Amino acid sequence: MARRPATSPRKNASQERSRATVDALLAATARVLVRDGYDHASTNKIAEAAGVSIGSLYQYFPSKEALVAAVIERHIGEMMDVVRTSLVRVAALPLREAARELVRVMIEAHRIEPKLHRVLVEQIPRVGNMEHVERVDEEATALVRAYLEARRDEIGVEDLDMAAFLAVSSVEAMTHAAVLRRPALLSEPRFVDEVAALVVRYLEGDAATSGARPAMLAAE
Amino acid sequence: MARRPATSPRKNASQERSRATVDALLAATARVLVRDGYDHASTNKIAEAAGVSIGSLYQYFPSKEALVAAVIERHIGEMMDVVRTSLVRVAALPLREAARELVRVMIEAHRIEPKLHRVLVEQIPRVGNMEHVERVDEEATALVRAYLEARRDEIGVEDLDMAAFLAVSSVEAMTHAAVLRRPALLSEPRFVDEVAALVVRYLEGDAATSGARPAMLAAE
Amino acid sequence: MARRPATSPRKNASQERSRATVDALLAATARVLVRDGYDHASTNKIAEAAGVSIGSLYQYFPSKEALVAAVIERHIGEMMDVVRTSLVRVAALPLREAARELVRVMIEAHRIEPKLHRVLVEQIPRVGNMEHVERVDEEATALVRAYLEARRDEIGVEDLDMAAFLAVSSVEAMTHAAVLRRPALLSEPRFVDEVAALVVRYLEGDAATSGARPAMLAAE
Amino acid sequence: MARRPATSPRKNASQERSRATVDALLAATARVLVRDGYDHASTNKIAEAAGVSIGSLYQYFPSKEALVAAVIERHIGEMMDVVRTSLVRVAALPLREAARELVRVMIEAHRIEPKLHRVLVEQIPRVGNMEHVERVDEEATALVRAYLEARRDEIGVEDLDMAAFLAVSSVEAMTHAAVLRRPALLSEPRFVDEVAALVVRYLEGDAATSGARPAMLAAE
DNA sequence: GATGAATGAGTCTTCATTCAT
DNA sequence: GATGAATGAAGACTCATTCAT
Repeated sequence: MARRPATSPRKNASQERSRATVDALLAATARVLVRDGYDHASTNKIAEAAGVSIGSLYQYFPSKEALVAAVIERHIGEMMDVVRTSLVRVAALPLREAARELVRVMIEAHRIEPKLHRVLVEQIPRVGNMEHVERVDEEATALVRAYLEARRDEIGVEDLDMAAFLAVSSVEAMTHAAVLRRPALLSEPRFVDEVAALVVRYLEGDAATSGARPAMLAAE
Repeated sequence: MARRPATSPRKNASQERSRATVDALLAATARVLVRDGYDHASTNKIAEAAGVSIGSLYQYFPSKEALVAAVIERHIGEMMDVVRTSLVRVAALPLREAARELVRVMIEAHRIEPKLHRVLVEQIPRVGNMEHVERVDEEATALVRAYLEARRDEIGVEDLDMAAFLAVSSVEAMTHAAVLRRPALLSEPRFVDEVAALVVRYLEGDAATSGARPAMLAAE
Repeated sequence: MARRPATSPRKNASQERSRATVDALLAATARVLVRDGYDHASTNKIAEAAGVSIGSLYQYFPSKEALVAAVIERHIGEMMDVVRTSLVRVAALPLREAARELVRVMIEAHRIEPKLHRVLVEQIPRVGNMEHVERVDEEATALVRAYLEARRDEIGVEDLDMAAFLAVSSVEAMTHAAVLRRPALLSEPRFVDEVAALVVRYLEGDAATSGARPAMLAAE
Repeated sequence: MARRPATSPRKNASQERSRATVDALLAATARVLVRDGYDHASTNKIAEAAGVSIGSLYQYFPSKEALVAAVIERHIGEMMDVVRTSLVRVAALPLREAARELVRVMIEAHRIEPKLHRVLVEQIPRVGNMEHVERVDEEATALVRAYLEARRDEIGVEDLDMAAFLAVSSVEAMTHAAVLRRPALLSEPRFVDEVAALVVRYLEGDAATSGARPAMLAAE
């Protein structure tokens, strides 16, 4: 047990060195991706930007794709953390408040390295596991669906799968569209209000626009 | 004008030949893009697929980008034609019917060469001028805004810019999400119903979720 | 028929240009192979030695291996021509004369670019189709077998397959060994005599050393 | 000497450990060479296969070549041991029996790690000093020549250098050809018979094919 | 002596583009 | 205008070897 306490730090030193190299590479990849775009982000440039030799890059990442995939994974992880945390926090709130919070968080999540986010969203399909982003959407959809189920009585849409899918898609998309086309909107509270209103009205439903539920139920 | 009637056809022949070459190139580009993806679609391959020499390709298109840009332009043009035509046709209809029609058309528009569409959407950002697509969205937004203005009294949202922006973004996005994540939905009429419902409920507004308009007006 | 006589030369010019490039590449490959050995013969070096761009090299040969394979093919073709021609010429001669001639030709065949030959023999296993050289041996074996069959009555070995195999292998090997270890021998007529003697004695056979044939037959 | 009896085992332990590391490296090299071929056998792979760090590998072998050379040396040593032992054992036997035994041993020698043998034979020229192999042949030739000299009266070939050279070359080559082209033959006793017959007939000589000796002598 | 992270020269290969014919 | 051979910059990736710990 007490036999080799001295080697442990040495091992750690080594591990830390590796860790530092990997971190430098991921950071450099993100930077180069933002600066040059995927197509012009060569492994040599990335290695140089990381202050690391090209050989070291390949010691840790078997290909350019793997490198980008790792950056994506990390970025998505960060976004999902934000979303997951928020959805948990929101679970007990009534629809209207929950919706506002969700939209707010969605926008907030898009504030994490927005330039990197944009590049990744645009280039992701090319990286083998293009399901990355879709996976986020699917997970978010599942979480929302669970929430809707718990609040079944407040929901005026019959098909909860559909409801969750459309809610997530549209919030995601409106946020995205705002990021791309109306960046100014992101800082206006009105924007949150409107997007939340859109979702809430849809989810609450009403007898007139949704033929899915019998009138008497919708009217109750 | 009457001077060389014999050359005119020849000139036409030449013009037609050029036109044919250009068409062949665009078609070949689309085909290769779908088959090989943007990264593996080389100009040499495209020229070969078009049955045209690489030299001729560069006679008509100064660069690979120009070629892809032309394909994008054409594809977007086709989609916009569909959308524009539909919005005109819809102009006189009441909100609920107009919305249904618009959604239907949006989905239909995504049925034009869906594989090419997907590749283009994925790669457009890399070709540089993705303003093309944004232009489409902006034009669509403007058209919708005009419609909303004409039907001002049916609309429960204060800010028509916002209303048009969110309506277009969300319909566009839900369609898109369905194309990517739930292709099966595209054939289900329910899908059109739901998306239309989402938009209509938002645009009609209601006293409870939108503080912008007095309750009685919203209820009318 | 007489329609486009003018284009023919142009096409030829183009074809000849290609042909010249290919020839230059093959010659350069042989030269570099001899000078640097397979491992240090890079495609860039070869292209440079051929006075051709690296791009052109890959226009005609999809890989380094293909290039080397072509050189091998060509070299083997030349050797086989010599051998085949000789074997045909020899077909009508009695064993002893035929053997002498065959040995002489074998040695002669090894005088075609001997340095290249050495490199190729040594490196060939690495080039996908390593059967190249073996194919030569197999063809030679088949030709010799046919000869032996025709001269069945002069042959004292029961199994003609075995006889042909051993005859070809040993002549080939002795020649090869001489090339590598006793180059001086190649110019001595004695060498031809001895090698021929070795083969002849074996093929003629004798009652004492070969148990394969009954004594009376061997004695006839 | 008696001073530190305790360190002696430690030193031995150290020496043994070195020895073990070297052995592990040689064994790993052989294994990787067989598994991956020379080109894909990297020093890193070998170190890993040996369960040794790459640093340690370079402690014992200054270069990849040195490593492979050591493997060759060892393999050739093993083969030579077999051959040497056999030739000694055979020294007192008459030609026919000696020849059979020699051929048998030659084939047996090729059964020592045949896959490694093949890789080495193919790659040795590239490792630079192929003198190793030539040395083997030269030593074998010298031993055979000594034998022939001792049995001068049984030999019908004038030039013993030539006789030894051709005998060794051809037996070596036929064995080799069989390994490469007719592996099945190696297990057939007939093969040994025939190869031995070939050598014996040559060495015994005869009046008709070798003008060197008078007919009556050859006939005795 | 051992370790293994780091190095970087050098390899093969692709592809947009040019230009002589 | 058409052709297609030629170009070469640039990219991804390997691996023998070094050296700080």
